[in-house]
Order: sequence, then structure tokens, then C-alpha cells
Amino acid sequence: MVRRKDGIERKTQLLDAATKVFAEKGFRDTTISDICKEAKSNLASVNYYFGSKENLYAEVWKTAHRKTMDMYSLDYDSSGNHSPEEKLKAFIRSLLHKMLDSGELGSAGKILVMELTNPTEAIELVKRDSLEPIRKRMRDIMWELLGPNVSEQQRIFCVLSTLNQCFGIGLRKGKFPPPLRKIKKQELLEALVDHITLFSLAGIKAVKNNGA
Amino acid sequence: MVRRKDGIERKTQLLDAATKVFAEKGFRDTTISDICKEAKSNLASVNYYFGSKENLYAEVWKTAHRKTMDMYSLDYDSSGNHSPEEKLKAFIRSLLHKMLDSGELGSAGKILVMELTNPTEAIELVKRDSLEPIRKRMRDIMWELLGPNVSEQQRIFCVLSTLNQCFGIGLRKGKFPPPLRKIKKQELLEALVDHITLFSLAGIKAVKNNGA
DNA sequence: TACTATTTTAAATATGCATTTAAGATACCT
DNA sequence: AGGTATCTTAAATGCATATTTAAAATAGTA
Repeated sequence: MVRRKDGIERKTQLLDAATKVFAEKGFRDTTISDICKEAKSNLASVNYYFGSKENLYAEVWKTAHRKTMDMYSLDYDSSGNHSPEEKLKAFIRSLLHKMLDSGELGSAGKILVMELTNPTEAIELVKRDSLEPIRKRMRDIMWELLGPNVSEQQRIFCVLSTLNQCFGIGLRKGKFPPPLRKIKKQELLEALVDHITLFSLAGIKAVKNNGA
Repeated sequence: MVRRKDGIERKTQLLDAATKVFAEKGFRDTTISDICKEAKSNLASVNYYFGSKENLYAEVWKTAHRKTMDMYSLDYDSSGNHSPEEKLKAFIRSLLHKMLDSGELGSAGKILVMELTNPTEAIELVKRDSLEPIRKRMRDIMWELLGPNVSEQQRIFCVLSTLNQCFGIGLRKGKFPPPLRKIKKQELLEALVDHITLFSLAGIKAVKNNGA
């Protein structure tokens, strides 16, 4: 099987189109027909190139996740001598980028959040591999911030509080209350990064002092 | 049309079963067959009693919402002379109850969160009526806590941070990281109420001081 | 240019589900 | 008890959509 040039192109068209559509409507609500229309391709092409809708979805997940990891590596600041506070901020920024970016990055984030809410059987394994590094990084940072005098339960709660603030932004699919709609995406993003960092650091400190 | 006693029973059986199943799998993923099996009824009964799957879903939403409002009225403490901090805690508790309760209350919460993530066209209107009071209550409390020297944007961010912590709990459909699994539901609930209240109040205070 | 493997196309299958129907069973009322 | 409206049942219908097929078109290559 030596692939033809037009075939390779078509395959990436399909992958891009699928990424976009899946992010908008979720796995179950998008039809192969939606994807093919978006890709200006024909109905049979998805099954020809990917074998099935499920395979395509798994491929979308893998690709989107790899790309976002490349672009905003969770570790991009871990080599330098940064304070845990700065690390947290960088982490929050990378998550929020995923959630708010228009384009592929945003698609990845939206798919991620949808998978958390409403898991798709088909990609359980693929997901575990992708999410584990995120969880680990978050736990490490939280440990640094909280120090040793805090229970395991309190640690987990802090992780949940911080992550849920970020994922919650993703849930909204870019829709915000009216007063925020006039703000430019980029500014909103930075304002949110600042806010969630400030809010979370205060919360974390309160837990730390309370638990000591 | 004078309804027969067995008919009335059957109808509530269906409503209960539907509430449970919709909460587990969401509107799109539950089939009429699932519901009828759960209700030990027959395939045609949903359409007989409710006309359609969509109507049944709207009914489930309305009923569940009304019941939870009755049980944990958001205003249950607003008549007394409570501090805004206490009001926030009561509000968080009522939301978390919705999220974690097994039984109908929990189902309502899970459906609520799913609707936020992945809205079901069919019940847009019904939803707006149900959610508006929750939003308003949250905004009022936040105003009291933040005082006047804080921008509208900061207010909204604080609302989002607090609500997202609660809704995030609902997203997990009762699944938590291993260390928390051994804890009894009731204790977990109270621990979470305490944590989210502490965490949020600290965050809110930080925003207030920062914005002044 | 001509051959062959790859890709496209449209049509055919197949499946899963919501909804409808109509015939039979059952509760309720007099 | 008998009559009738209400409810149940199983089977039929119809629709949306994933998947398969096979014939036609096209690109790459010798």
C-alpha cells in the first residue's frame, strides 16, 4: 500500500474537519456526514481512511493531545528556578489556553472536557495516557505549595478546586456572561489566568494554615 | 380522560426510572427501552404517557428541579440574620447536596451539570426558569462578600470560581480518587462543603483586597 | 503512453431507535 | 354483572446513520 499524495491530503483534511466538528458537538452527536461535509469529502472516505468513526475519534484525540503538549508543554518552566507559585500560574495558563484557544488547541481542550463529563467508551486507554501527566504535574505543584503538614484529603481537595476552576471555563465552550463578551479573547485569557491563580493561591494558603 | 389508578402509578414509575437513567447516561444516550426496562414497563408506555422522549425529559427536569428546591431551598437561611459567609456556606452545601446525593436529588444535580455542559435543545426554556434563581442568589451573596470596590469582571470571575468548584464535583458522577473512596458519602459531603467554603472565602477576600 | 494500485462515488446494506398502530386485557363506574 | 374508557402488548413502520460494496476515475510509475 503506497499512499498517493492526494490520499494523504484527504486524510489530513478529514482529521482537521473531524477535530473541529467533534469539539463542537461531541462524539455521539456528530455524524460521519457532518465530518465529510466539513472536509468537502465524500461519505465513504472516513471509513476508507480510518476504518470507522471510533477509530477516527481516537486518532483525533491522540493528534490533538500531542499537538497541545508540544505547544504548551506542561513542563516548560520546570527546568528553571521558578517558585511553586509561578509554576502554578504557568500550569493554569497552559490549561486555560487549551480551553479558550480558537483553532485546534481549543478543540483539544473542548474534547478533553467533554470526555471528562461524558466519557466515550472507545478511547478509555488513549485517554489515561494523556491525562496522567497532567494530573501528576498538578499533584507535584500542590505538594510544593502545601508543604508536609496537610492531610492527603486536603491535598486532593485543593487539586480539585484548582482544576475545576479551569475545566469549568472549558465547559462553557467560549460562552460567557454578557459583560465579558466585549473583551478580546486574549485579554480575557490573561485576566482569567491572573484571577484563577490569585484565587487559588489564596485558597491553598488558607488550607495550609488551617491544616497546620 | 379519567385516569385509572394503575395508570397513575405506571406514570410515576416511568418518571422515576427516567430520572435515574437520564442522570446516568444523559438524554441522547438513554433509549426509551432503557427507561422501560428500569421501570419494568413496556416499550410503548413512554409514548403513551408522555407523548415522546423529549416531553418525558422536560417532565423529569421540571419535577427534579421542583423537588430539590423544596428540599434545600436556596433561601432557607436568608430570613435570619446570617453573615454573608454563612450564606455562602449554605449555598455551597445546597449545591453539593444536589451533586452528591444518591437518589433523586443527586439525579437532578447530575442532569443539571450535564445540561450545562451539553445542552439539550428540547428544554431550553424550562431550564432558564430553573437556573435563574440560582444565579441570582449567587450574585447577591458575592456582592455582599466583595463590597463595592471591585469591578464587575472580578465579581463574575469570583462567581465562576465558586460555582465551578461545585459543578466540578457533579461532573465526577460520584467517582473520586482512590484515597477518598473509603470515606462515607455524608462525611465526604461535609468535608467538601467545609473545604470549598474555606477555599472560596480566601479567594474572594484576596480578590477584594487586590481590587481595592 | 499504458499499466496498476489507489482513491472516489453512488448506491446498497444493515442496525438501532423512536414512534405508531391495532388488537387484546383490565380497571372503574353504574 | 356489563359496558366502556383506559391501559398493555407485540408487532409494524419509518427514519437516521454507520458501514460495505463494486464499479468508475485518477495518480503515480515504468
